[in-house]
Amino acid sequence: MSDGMERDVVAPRGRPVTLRDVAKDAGVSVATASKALNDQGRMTAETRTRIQEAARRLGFRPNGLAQSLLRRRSFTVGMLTNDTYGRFSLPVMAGISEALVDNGVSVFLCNVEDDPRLGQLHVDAMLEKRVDGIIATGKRIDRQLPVDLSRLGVPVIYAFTEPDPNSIAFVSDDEGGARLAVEHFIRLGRRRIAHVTGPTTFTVVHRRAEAYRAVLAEAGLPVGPVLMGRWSESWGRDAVAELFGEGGSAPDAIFCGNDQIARGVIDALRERGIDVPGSVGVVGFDNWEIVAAESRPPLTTVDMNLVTLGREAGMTLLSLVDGKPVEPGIRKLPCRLVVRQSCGRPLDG
Amino acid sequence: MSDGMERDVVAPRGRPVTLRDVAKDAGVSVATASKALNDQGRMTAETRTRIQEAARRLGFRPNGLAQSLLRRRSFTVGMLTNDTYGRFSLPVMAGISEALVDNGVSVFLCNVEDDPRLGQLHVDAMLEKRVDGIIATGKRIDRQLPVDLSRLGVPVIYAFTEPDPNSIAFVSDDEGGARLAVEHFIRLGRRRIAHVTGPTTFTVVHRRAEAYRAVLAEAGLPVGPVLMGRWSESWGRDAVAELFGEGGSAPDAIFCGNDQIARGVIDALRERGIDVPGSVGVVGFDNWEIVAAESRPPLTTVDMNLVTLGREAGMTLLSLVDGKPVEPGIRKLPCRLVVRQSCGRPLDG
DNA sequence: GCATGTTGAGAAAAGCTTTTCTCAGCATGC
DNA sequence: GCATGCTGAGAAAAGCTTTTCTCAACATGC
Repeated sequence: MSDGMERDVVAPRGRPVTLRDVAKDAGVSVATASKALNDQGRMTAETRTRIQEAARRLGFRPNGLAQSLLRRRSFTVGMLTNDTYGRFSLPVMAGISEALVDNGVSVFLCNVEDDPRLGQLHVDAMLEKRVDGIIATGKRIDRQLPVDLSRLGVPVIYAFTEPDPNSIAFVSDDEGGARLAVEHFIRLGRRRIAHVTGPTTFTVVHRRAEAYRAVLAEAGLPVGPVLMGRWSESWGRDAVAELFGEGGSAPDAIFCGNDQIARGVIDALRERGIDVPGSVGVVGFDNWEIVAAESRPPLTTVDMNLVTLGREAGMTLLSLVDGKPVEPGIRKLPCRLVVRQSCGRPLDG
Repeated sequence: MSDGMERDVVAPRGRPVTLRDVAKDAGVSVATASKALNDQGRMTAETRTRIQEAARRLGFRPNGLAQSLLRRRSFTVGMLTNDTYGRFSLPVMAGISEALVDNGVSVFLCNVEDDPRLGQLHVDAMLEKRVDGIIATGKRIDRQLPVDLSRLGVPVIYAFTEPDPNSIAFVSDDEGGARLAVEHFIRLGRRRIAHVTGPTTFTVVHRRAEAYRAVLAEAGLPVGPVLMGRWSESWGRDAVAELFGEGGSAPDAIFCGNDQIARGVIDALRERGIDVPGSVGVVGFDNWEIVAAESRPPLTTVDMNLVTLGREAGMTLLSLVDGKPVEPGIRKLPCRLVVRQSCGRPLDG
């Protein structure tokens, strides 16, 4: 990091400079050159600095392919996903990258859509490139990628997707997340808490609904209504029409299965002249910044900590690659409630 | 791809099987084995099939590192981005991947945030891994990544970011996109067309505004008002308050600088009881599915064809890697108007 | 019967780095 | 004066594949 006058030399146009070039320049053998640059072996301090100087001057950069071939370790991992929009996989990827970049490990990102052929293509490419490991992720916890990763000969970690329990996986704790939301409502004094969520075909829908019911039961509060529909704003609006349609006791809080639904709910409430959070509190799920922050009012929501999840997955893969034993199983990572303004302060506070 | 009874053999637990193993199994030299598997050299058909059979049975997979070392080509490229949310970079990435995967080329995705240290770290890692080329992309055309890629010794292509004009770059044709939007309005009979867009610090804001003005001038229609503010829904709502505040002649069409602004505009118009598209037409920019499709009504918007842009970038990089000459310069790729329901049918139709 | 050509296959080098041996030269200890 | 040990540095192998030579065996042509 010296800031001397000498400009760093750039890689020459043609053939990249090799260790052999450095050795010749310094008048030593390649073996000695290698040792000098890796701070190993024995030699005069003078020899060592002369070689290092030559390397610097020539712009030498060791050939990672050769190193990898020798070390049987490519410092490369593959990440497989089918989440085209990156809503879930990008934060995971960010976490993985964060965990790996300082160890010199790079990540192949491969989107396999839901196409088995594409999946196989990418997996084959990864294996030929001798990735040290593979991280599989997805847009939906209860769906698998269209390719079997179970007997590949390299370590595999699943992130935000649940394979058979003998694998190593990191997923969000959806029950815990739902608890956070409902308990938040209860703490604020809300008593009639409804749940509007996505399609019944999603496992997380049931997990979150179950936790919602459990928390209410524990608190001795009435359960329901629970409305399952779509993951969209329009479903949120439709649900509000249902909830506030005919007399009955309208809820004073709505826990939504994702932020889009929550946004639809908030919009519909506003259009009915129902104050949020004054009359009704709303909590979403996902903390999808673009939706949650632009709601009126900004949305309190459950964040699944996907960056952390990715970081854990990355670090675990690293352990695995280093040969350290890792207990198989599915780890559920805690969620976090991001409080904005859609729930208000305690009613009786 | 035979579907015989024999199950494909999986990679063994320990050392991966090498060409040497195959050769020994088939009772030939590695040279012969190599030629057999690459359909090269001369040998009896019997020998060839025997070797291929052995390879298949043993689950042989050539070591890409060794191949790359020899061919001086890693079949790997790096993609650098600072677009954390992937709104722009993910479609570009998808296009790149699409162009490359069938050539067996994999992509390192590296998010450098806006951190020069991180940028250098990733670039160093890429160069050590001997990527065949680098694609730099970003979330904003008029900003560069925090790292200099100009003298790396590997081909570099810029996508959705504008470097010095001697590089090779692909960007969207923002002027063209704006023209599409405004001409669409004119074709529909709209006459008082306003423009609500983002911050003046963005180059694209001025480019689109310029095209907007040009089209109106060509059509002999009044220009303006042009409101520059933020890239957010709330700014869209604020702008509507300005436009429809005091008497004057309110616009019958609003061309918005992105989809979020457009959504804010639409919401604010609805809340004022102004019919979209009946009284006012709205066009957005970006075709960000999640925003555009959930608007009420769904948003007609300009799509920058980022997947195509990525594909072009990928294919061009491939040419470059193959040593084919590529004219330097900045290529502007056409946009496309995605018509949904926020503009209506022709007024006089 | 001999020169020439073809065929099938192997030896060896190349691509680049790291690591383990080996070894000459010199100093030390007794 | 000789055995021992250390020091500095190089030779060579290993890691895996591809490609260019080389070569023996056999066939063909005259």
